[in-house]
Amino acid sequence: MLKLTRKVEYALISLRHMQGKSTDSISSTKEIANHYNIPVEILAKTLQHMAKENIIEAINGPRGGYRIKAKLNKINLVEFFEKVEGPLGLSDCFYDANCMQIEFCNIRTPIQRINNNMINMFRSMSVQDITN
Amino acid sequence: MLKLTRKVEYALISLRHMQGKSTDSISSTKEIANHYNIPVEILAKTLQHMAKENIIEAINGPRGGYRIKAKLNKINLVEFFEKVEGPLGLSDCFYDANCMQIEFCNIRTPIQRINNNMINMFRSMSVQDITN
DNA sequence: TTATATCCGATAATTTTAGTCGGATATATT
DNA sequence: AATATATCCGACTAAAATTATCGGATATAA
Repeated sequence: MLKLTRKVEYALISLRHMQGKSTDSISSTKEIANHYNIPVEILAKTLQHMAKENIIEAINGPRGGYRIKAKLNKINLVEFFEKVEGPLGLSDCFYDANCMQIEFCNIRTPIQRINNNMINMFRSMSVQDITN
Repeated sequence: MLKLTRKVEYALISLRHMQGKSTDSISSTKEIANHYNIPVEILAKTLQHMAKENIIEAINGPRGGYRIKAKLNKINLVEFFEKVEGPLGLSDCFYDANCMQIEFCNIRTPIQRINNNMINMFRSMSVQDITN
């Protein structure tokens, strides 16, 4: 409950790794996977996904890899989590109403308050707050 | 990602339900399950669990059921979540170090900061903030 | 005595998350 | 041009977590 997924963790690890190097230097999937003991194939997916979201940039071919493209201090953690994992919320009913309880639910409003607190907390932090 | 479990939701729904009645009145599993469209058996488990944690009190036999035992304004949400679901944390590594990455992990400290923010946020709210 | 309720361990089903495989495309180097 | 190394990407499988079910026990009010 209330956990980050590995995908998000791998994404953050990769960004921090890239940020530790000079701006134009390139990191390959294999390099990152080996360094942090992450399965290559799944890391590849994650990096491709971030590339599609314009967080990083892919360079094809041998000696290729990825480098940071976006301003990480301009991406807050809600944006980041949603780009990597999809919609965020303590309960599904805040973005997808398919719930058997919803008609009688007596806690939706109070939980939504907490949800807002959580969202605001994550929104107040940027990706760079983690990768720096 | 970052969701409450149904168990926690069922627990909160039940508490709010009980709190809406006079202090000594008893709510049976079946009554709550029917009212909120929750599977009886799993709700039974959840209520039994809360009884064991002394949040509610079980009354056996026919016309039995449960009623609130603890002071809900004295239980903060971290305590409550941990009583119902076990240890809380954005990543397992904050309470169970069995992680392939831990030796090389470059984001553990920053994520722990966020984790603390989240924990503090939940600690600042009581169960009663939801059930009232 | 009976009916109705909690109690509780074992197990099954479902959903989500994590990881694998196969083969395509792009490009630097030789 | 050939080759090696990298990304790209859909389909698939596996594992783990969550959710739900089953069977039968115990407690007690009526």
